[in-house]
Amino acid sequence: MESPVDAPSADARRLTQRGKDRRRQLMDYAARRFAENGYHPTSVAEIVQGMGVGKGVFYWYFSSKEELFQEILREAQTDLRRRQQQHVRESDDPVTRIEGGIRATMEWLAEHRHLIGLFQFAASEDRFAPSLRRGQDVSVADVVRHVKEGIVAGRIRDTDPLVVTHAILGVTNHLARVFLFERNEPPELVAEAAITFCRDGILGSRT
Amino acid sequence: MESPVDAPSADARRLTQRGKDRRRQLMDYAARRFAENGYHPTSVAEIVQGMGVGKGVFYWYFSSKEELFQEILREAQTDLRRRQQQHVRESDDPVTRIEGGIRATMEWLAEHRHLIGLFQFAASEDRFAPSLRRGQDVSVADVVRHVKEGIVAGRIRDTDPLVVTHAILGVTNHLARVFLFERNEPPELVAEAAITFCRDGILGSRT
Amino acid sequence: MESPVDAPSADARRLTQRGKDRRRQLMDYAARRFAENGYHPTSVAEIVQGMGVGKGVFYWYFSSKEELFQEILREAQTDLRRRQQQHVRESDDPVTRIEGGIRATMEWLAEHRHLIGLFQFAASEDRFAPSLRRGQDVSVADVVRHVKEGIVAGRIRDTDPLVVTHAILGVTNHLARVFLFERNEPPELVAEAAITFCRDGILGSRT
Amino acid sequence: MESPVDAPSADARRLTQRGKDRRRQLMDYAARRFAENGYHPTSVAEIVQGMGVGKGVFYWYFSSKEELFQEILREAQTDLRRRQQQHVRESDDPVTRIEGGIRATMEWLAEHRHLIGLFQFAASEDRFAPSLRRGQDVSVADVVRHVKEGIVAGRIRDTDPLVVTHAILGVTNHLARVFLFERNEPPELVAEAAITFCRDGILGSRT
DNA sequence: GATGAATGAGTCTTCATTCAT
DNA sequence: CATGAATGAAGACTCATTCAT
Repeated sequence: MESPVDAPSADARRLTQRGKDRRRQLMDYAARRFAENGYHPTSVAEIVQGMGVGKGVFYWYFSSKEELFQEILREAQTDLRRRQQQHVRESDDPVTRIEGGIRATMEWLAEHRHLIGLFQFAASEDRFAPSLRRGQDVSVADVVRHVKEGIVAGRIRDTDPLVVTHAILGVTNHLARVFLFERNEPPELVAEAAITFCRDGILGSRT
Repeated sequence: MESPVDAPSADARRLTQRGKDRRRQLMDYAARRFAENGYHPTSVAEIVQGMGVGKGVFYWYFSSKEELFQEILREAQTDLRRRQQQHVRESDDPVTRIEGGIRATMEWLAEHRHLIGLFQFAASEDRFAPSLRRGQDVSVADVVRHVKEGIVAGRIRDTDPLVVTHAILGVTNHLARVFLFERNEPPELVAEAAITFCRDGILGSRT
Repeated sequence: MESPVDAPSADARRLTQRGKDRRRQLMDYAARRFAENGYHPTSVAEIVQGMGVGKGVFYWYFSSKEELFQEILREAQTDLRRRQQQHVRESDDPVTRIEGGIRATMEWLAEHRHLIGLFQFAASEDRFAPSLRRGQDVSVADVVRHVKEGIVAGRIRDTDPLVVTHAILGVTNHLARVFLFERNEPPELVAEAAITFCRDGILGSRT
Repeated sequence: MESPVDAPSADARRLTQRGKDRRRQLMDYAARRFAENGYHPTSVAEIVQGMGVGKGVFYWYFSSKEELFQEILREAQTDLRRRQQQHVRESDDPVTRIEGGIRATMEWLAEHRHLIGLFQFAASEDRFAPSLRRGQDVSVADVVRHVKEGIVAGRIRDTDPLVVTHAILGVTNHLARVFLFERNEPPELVAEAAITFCRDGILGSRT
């Protein structure tokens, strides 16, 4: 006779392949519902019913609705970062690297349009903002490094690198929101527009 | 035979001065709570308790929590726009006008820091996004006009004015979020940073 | 300096002519709303707004919503009874008197169609049923008297007078409900139909 | 891309046996409370407390208090109709069939005394009246058919069959209300009284 | 007398979470 | 592992009634 064993908590469970797939499906489906409906207005019941499974399944894979959302966030950020690094590694001109980052970001956002709104929401609620920020800080640090290098190399105007970095992020994210999400324009064009603006501003006249 | 008369709904009631004051207090207090806690996590009960009034008061002045939020949004946008127009009217160089707009925006956001998060949230939920956009479209149209003029006057690089406009907004809002809201820097400095970036990009080298 | 005097309670107030009119208007209007909407779904706010007066007016004339309803009921019953007695007094054949009662009832119900539903509702709620019954018992007693006389006089089949009385009431009220209220037929016709049925049943074959 | 799936609303859920039992218990208990207290004065909280279950249970089985009431109404009418048809099938004399219907109705009402008041109430509120009427129209149509046959066969006086039908219903329901519900008399006697009255009226003298 | 404003207990309903089977 | 059922705190909102002006 086996002695009773504490069930492993949802977040520290060793999963079979099938389990991993289920978990993934849940995350994808939930992310989409959250994006369409909002986090709060989307109930756990809605999610599990939409997937045609019982509530038990949900709580087998996630210990709470909040944890699920955090997971979605974390994974999205990790994935975005991976993409950025792939694009960036390729050159050693810092400005080119920054441009690569913008292109990578735009590409990824185009493929995960629905997550844009999720980031927006996450930033607006105290519960999620910190972990969102932690993720973003990593990307920011990356870009800041490129900018600093660029300044040293005389390729970039000598200003506060953090400001420049955030300006670049602001342009990229906002153009993504408007032109990818709302107007469905092709990511390459939007990326080029962002790059041009960041490079030259509105006055710029270099060929 | 008398026909039944529609009860004046909460949003169409004639208010005494005292009534107007109460309404304003409610909006201000609620806006702050929403900003701190998030819209959904903040309950009506919390709001009225925080103000030390009964629950009925809330529904005397607003027909629903949602309506209150929309009202807050609408007023904020109206107010922001008013400020932008004051600053902008002063010059007839389009670039100067744009710079004025950035300064005005930054100033206003500095005074209403807490509303930044509300805008973020509103954009993330289908229920609020449309009315948010309607308001923003007005400001966008303003800036687009300046940009077009600037292009005609040869003061601004010849690119899609809508793209340029949104790039400017992206820079302004994002820098506001990071440097005003998170780091409490003085709005004038942030405004100048935004202006410089928008003018010259990262390469720009004009004295 | 006058010494403070207890305000007379709403139900024991001496009213000026204007006051009486107001009170009457309120009762009429409320009766109609109750009839259309139901007692519970009709709020005091709705009533006073429909009449274009403040809430204070309502509570000046009635001490509660319930009291208002009881008043409406009481008055209706009194009025109906008055009408019945007028019609009935005229003959000394008991059967003719009963017929007169049916005609009177039908006439009155035709003029106060909306109250039919109110009686229905009142009967269905413990709070109102007793006073409704008290009123009805008076009418029942009247009819029972005629029936007994009729039996004694050999004009009416010898059965339990109470049963006969309630059967007559059942026919009258139900036909009123269906043919007056729902189908708007002329009260005289409906009255004759009720009378014929009550006189002869379904088999009856007298000329 | 998966499309969101409608959650099975409470009224369209597949239930286990246990579930069906609970649902039935809720309906029975609620019907009794509604009958005693009135629909509006009986709160959902009261119902679930009375049954010793959590509030969620209620909304697991019914999507709203209103739906529950409609359900009670519908079931009662269906059940009553079934009983009427059983009694009626047995003869081919139309008058006998009508008598059978009256007996069946009286029997059923005796067993479900408390529902009499619910029917009353339902008829008095716009929200419920239509579905009540739909049910009643079916029974009315049944009786009308018998009456028409009876007229053709010379067994029933030649009058508007609809009037006769409603007169019969009026007698039956009203006597039920008074003698079953208020005075607890045996249904057979009340049925016979109703039948006699409907057959002969008050004058009738046939053996 | 009358009004707009205020009260707060009470209503229906939702939903994250847990449990029995 | 999975499901249907259950929980109950909490939420938005209503409304009879009262009060300050």
